[in-house]
Amino acid sequence: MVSHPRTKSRKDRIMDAALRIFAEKSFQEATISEISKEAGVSEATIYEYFGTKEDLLFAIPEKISNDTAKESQAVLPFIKDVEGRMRAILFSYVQLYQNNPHYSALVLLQLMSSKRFRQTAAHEAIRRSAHSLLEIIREGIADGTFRSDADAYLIRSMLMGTIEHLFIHWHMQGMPRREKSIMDMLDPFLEIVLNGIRAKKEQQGLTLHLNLEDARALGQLLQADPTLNLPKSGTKAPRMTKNKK
Amino acid sequence: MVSHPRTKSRKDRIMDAALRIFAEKSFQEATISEISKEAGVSEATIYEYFGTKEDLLFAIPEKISNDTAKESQAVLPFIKDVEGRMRAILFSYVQLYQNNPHYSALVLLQLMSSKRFRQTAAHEAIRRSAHSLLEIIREGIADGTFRSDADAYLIRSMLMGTIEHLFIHWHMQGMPRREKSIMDMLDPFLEIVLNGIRAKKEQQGLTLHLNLEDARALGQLLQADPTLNLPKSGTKAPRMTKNKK
Amino acid sequence: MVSHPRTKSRKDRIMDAALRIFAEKSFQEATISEISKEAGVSEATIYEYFGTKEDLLFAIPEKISNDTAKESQAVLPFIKDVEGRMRAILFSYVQLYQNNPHYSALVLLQLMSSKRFRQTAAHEAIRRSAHSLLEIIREGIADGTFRSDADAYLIRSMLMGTIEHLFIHWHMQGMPRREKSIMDMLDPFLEIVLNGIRAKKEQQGLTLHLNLEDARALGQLLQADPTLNLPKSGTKAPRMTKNKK
Amino acid sequence: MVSHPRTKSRKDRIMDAALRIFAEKSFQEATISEISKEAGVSEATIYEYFGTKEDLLFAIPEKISNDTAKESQAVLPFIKDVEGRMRAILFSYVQLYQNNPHYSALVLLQLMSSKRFRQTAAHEAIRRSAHSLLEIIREGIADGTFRSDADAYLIRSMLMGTIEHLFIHWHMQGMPRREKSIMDMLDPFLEIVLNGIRAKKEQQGLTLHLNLEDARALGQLLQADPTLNLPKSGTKAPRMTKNKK
DNA sequence: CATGAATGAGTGTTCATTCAT
DNA sequence: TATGAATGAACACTCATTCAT
Repeated sequence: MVSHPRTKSRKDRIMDAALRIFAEKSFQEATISEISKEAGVSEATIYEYFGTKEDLLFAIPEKISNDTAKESQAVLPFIKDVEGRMRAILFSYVQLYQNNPHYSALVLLQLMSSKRFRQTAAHEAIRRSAHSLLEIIREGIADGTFRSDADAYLIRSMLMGTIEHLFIHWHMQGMPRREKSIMDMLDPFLEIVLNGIRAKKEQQGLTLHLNLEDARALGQLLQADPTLNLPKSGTKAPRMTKNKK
Repeated sequence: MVSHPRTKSRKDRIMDAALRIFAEKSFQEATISEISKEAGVSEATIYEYFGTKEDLLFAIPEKISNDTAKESQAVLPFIKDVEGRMRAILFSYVQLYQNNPHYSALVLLQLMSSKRFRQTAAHEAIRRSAHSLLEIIREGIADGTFRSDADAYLIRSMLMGTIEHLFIHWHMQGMPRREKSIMDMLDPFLEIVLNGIRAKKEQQGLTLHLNLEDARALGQLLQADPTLNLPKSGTKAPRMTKNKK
Repeated sequence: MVSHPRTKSRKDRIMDAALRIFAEKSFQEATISEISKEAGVSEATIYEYFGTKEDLLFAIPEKISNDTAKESQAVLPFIKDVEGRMRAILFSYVQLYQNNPHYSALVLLQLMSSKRFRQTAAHEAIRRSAHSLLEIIREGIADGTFRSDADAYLIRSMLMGTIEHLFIHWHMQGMPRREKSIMDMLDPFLEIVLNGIRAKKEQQGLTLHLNLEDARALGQLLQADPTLNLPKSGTKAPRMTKNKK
Repeated sequence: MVSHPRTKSRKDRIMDAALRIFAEKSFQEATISEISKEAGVSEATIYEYFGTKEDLLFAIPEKISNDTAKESQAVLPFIKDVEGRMRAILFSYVQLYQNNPHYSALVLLQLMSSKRFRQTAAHEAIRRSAHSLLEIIREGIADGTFRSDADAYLIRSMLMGTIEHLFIHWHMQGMPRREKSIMDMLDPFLEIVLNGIRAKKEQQGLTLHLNLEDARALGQLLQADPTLNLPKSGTKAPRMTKNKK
């Protein structure tokens, strides 16, 4: 009925079919019978490769996340700064979820909240990458990139939770095409979080906010006394900003 | 078999039992038979009150969210500032989820990702409160509390997604008692988000970041010239902060 | 929901509703709940009057056939000739079935083929009238109205079976309005049967079938001899008929 | 429990069992469980072959009437005269019903009065043969075999209705062995009907019914005049009959 | 390897019927 | 009498899973 590329192995054809059907219906509502038809094999053949319907279910994310997590971890060593590495991890999440809607539907809508899945090798990969994200955040706190009172676990929850929420929402609305994709939101999103947790480390001393009049007065004062030095702006963000009206 | 308070109506007893069992197992794995035993009624009685197993499922959040959403909306008019209102909504979420672990497990782990639930009256209440949160954020952007380039939808997703993620995580780990409850994380969490999106509008003029030495020098200078006025601190946040280390 | 005349007793209201619903759906598909709603009483009330769903079912034809059979039997003594009495019985059947479509649907489509119904007082009345029809036929055979080799049981089966078949057919086609009602078919039908079984007893003597030519010749002959008497026509059917063609 | 010939296919075994049980109890009272036991297969196997209990029900007459109707139609072309063809059709009905009591019980007592059955392919075959009977009767009317004022629909109803009634009655009485089987009644039955509807077409002219006295007188008269010709008797029935006193 | 054929085990749902009030 | 409320007892149907070929 469906002409799957004969180039793919039976096993892959089964997993492809299963992914699609599990994602579109749900694990419980999907039937082996339907998957077998879609994959063009007999039901019994499915049991040749996967002992159990649940085994089939878990085999899918195991394969995908193994494939993906590896490459995502691979690039990390090439990125020095904490924020860049955080972004790299989130980027790979978003990319994976966006490019494989069936997969993200399956993982986010069904597996994520399954206790049994959390004991799975498949979930191990996910946990690993989540853990490395946590470590990076901790590193950022330790090295002063982020405020020392920041809660690394909370921050990771913000990062992961937001992205998951965006995808869940997107799926629940039928994956509408939007002018702004979730990937497009990644940087604005990250900017907010980072902005909220960055240490203002250069500000050892006093921060003065002067209204225009005062500023002008101070300016005259300083011109009169050149021995007074203005602070140098920090690296991360301009420390002296001309605010709009 | 189970000694439920005879003070509760049959209907309530059924819903209580169902909530517990649906939450602990899952809708699909729960059986009417088990619920009926737990509630101390016959199976047929359940069908007297709820036409369908699914009707029973959806009746639970409908009741709870009707009860709760109302009161959460009720306090909003009493809170003037945008950030306070945002906090109030999130507070009520966290409170509800934390006080009713069965309910939050049910909603977050099963219903949230059910297409059919999203068409339910029960979900309508949830959507309404989510919408009011979105409106408040927009208001904050419009009135200059938040940066004008902020994406209200993204911000709401951050707020909801993070909280949901925290609770999901908590449930998936077996609801461990922690020294820091999720409620305890609310304010730090909010502070990060708000910190990340607040407009720095009060700083019309110039912001100076002085190191300690400079500050000391400036202090002497100003003492020497009392005509120079220091800016008054803004309303929203202390404008002059002694930075640690 | 339905405003039944309050003049009718509860019991009658229940039986009316039951007749309609049993006839339209079927005994098995009808529910006490639906009947109770239709009758405007509670389900429990039905059980006050009728111990069982089946009791209710059988109570309906019992009442109707008691009412009807009585009057049908009542007229028989007034009719002397066998054929007239046969017609009277069939007439009352057709009349009953035609005027009470719900009743005929119930009896013919459901009860007639129910073993349990055949042990019922309700069926007793039907059997009685069927028996009296059989007796009349036998009488007709005995008194020479019908051929002595006629099978009374077969003849009754023809009479009853045909009428039942006509009504069953009519019901199965949704009781269409036809230009010729079943009642209209009664006499033609009876004529065929009677025609098929009548003894030609009145024809003591000789029956002559003359062709036109012969007849003309005979006519002339008879005119010439007025002493020859033509036979008087019988009562039941014209004994001398001008055949077409 | 039951030793069914292992030579029959599972499907046939199921249908055999179902026929017996449906006929003996009734569709509604029969259970799949009982049928499965009787057939020596699991319940699930029944659903392999028949999607539904009702599908199983309708599959039975479909098979039987397909098998039978075909052969009954096959002989018709070999029979020239209308009455013979009518007899052939009725003969095959009676034969089928008599040889397959379970089948006739099922069809006559349950299916015939089921609206859903009438929309079935199974019923189509029955309708077809009923229609061909109707056509033959019409033919008989058209070709002058039967009286031109005969109502073909009524006649068919007599034929079918009588046979059905005889069988229904027979079933309702527990299928007693009688010295006269229904098949034995077929010809007497047909003779009555045909007798009732045959055209007396040879009687072009005048029919005289003479009493004995007249006949004697006429006899003398005719003897006196040998030029007067008596009509020749027709083919179908003796036209001059000595009537029993 | 692949599968056709068979089934065990399980469950939501329906309703006639009961009975305390 | 009348009924609201409760339920016991059934049953059709589904599927994951097995296994001989």
